[in-house]
Amino acid sequence: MDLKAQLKAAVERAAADLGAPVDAAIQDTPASKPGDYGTPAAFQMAKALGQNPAQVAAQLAQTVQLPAGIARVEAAGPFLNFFVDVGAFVRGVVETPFALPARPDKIIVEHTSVNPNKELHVGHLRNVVLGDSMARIFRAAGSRVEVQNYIDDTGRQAAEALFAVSHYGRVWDGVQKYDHWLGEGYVRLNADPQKPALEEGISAVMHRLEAGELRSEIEKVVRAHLETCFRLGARYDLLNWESDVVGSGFLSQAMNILEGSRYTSRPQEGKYAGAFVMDVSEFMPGLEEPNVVLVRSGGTAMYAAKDIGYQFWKFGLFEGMKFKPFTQDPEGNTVWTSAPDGEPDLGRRFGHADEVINVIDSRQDHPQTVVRSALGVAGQPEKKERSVHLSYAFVTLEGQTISGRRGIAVSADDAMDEAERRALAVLSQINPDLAARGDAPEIARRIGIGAIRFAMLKSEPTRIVDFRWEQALALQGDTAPYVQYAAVRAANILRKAGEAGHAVDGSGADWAALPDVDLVLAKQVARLPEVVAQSVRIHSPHVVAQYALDLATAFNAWYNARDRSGKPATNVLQSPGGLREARLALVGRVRRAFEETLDLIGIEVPAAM
RNA sequence: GCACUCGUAGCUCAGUUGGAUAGAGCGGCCCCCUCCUAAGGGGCAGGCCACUGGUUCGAAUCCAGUCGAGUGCACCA
Repeated sequence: MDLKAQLKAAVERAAADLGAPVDAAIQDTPASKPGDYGTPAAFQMAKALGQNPAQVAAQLAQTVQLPAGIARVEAAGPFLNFFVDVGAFVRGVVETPFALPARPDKIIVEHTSVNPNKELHVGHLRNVVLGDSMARIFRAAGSRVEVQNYIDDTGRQAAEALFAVSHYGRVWDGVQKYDHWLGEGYVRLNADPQKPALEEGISAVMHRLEAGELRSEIEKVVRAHLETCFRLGARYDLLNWESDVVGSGFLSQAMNILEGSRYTSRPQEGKYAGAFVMDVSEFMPGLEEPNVVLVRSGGTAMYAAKDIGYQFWKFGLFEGMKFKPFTQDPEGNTVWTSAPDGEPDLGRRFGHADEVINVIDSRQDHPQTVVRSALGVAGQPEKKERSVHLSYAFVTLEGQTISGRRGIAVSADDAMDEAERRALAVLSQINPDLAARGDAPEIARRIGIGAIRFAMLKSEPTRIVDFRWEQALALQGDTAPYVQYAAVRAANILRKAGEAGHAVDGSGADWAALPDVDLVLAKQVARLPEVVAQSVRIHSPHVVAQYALDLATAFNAWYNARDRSGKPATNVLQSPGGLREARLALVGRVRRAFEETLDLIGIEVPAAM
């Protein structure tokens, strides 16, 4: 396929022949304009040629060689518009599966990385959904993808949560979800006026965590977190534990690398006397204070140094962690974990990325830039360029700032429960027969989870998301259920056609009988590969979500199209033979496009709605 | 103070590497189920694309400045 690339080449060849080579942009013509694809290339050429753009466009129209599938070309003032051959185009769309060529690079996507002290809340949902979708999109774009989840098992939050268990003598009943139970103690501790007096005890727990003595306790939380994330549709290849990152000596290896750089130093005097500092001014211009302390004068490392070591490892600058299987995801794939008693990674299975995407809250912009700059300091400019911080704004809850510490949050589990409940309620209200079916809960699950995922990624990551029940769980408008409904409609047409004995694979199709209404729909399907390419380029899944809406809108508009007398214009089953088969093949392709698109953002199509 | 992000319809947001008359959803008003699912479709109302200047044949988009909002700026983690 790739008609646009062919058009671009054709226009550029014609332009060069006229003596004015250009980089021609091929765009979809506005709906109200003639033609299917157009180019404003004549504007650029007009200047070089000293003629007016309309003249140039007219000349181009005369000379350009039309690629196969383009029926004719026409100059519309200064624009050059191409008209596709409807039958050939639709047939091409129908017969072209969505597949992008494999790329040789390996991408690491790190997401989730939730402190193991408490259950996930709706704010974490955004991180998981963004990261999981990004991984799916890069995979579809042909890259090898490894999803990592960082477990901060030596942090203060985890220590406080575990301390609260013993301090309050709490006992887990084995019924309540473990992360929720643990979180209750954490919140209680932070509301406790006695807390300042308990520092010693908390600190003792922190030391035990660092020694790895409480790992099995943390594992229980991690498993509970994974349960939540699996339910959302997220999948992981590897869990990296902070204690293992530290225990593998990444810190000193990274510092050794940085030691040799002309950007690092150990000042003898001044405010940094005795510390190991890095000057990042060349990589982060405009800073008031260009120096970043990596190792304190006392010899202990700053947190940033740990992050830098970990990032260096992801890019394969050194090795040393050991790994073993941790659990299985719902599809039965093994999720690995770093572990002191694991096996060395002789096959270089993990790490060694060409690009690293860290999905982290935009409040970490500054430290993330420091980590990225460290790659520049280490003399790795190309790795620095491919060190990506997928930065997203935080989530508020009905306009309120979320605080896990103070217990101001809605848990991810509760949000998913409620979403499924609402979906089922709507189902029983508008389609009682369906709600009585055995698979109704599964249908409600797909709708509810889909609605939440979609709400979390339909707009740009830089936007603050205000989680409101009515909006996040809405089932109409710009939502996943709107797209799912269109996909189900397409499936229904195919099912009925099958029952009536019509071919749905394009055999017997009279492609030339297709009118322009059908072309509009096929053109929308043809956009998917470029949408994926754009999503990869800008590192954001929101364009895929927006495309899903566009596709559903196009399909619904086509489905409801009327002729001048107000009669349905595209009823497939009542179309004359030949046209009917062509339309069925198109509907089949659209149906697949829905599944392909929604799969990129981790949303499943229900069997019925 | 410095840095980063953002400012598009009443509200929430899209808007491809600058290109043709700036688009959706929600909310408001009005229509459409003797037609493959109305969780749908059509129509109306609603815009100095924050402001000013610049670059360009052409700016919501690029540059500079101003105003406004958010976030971050420890030898903390």
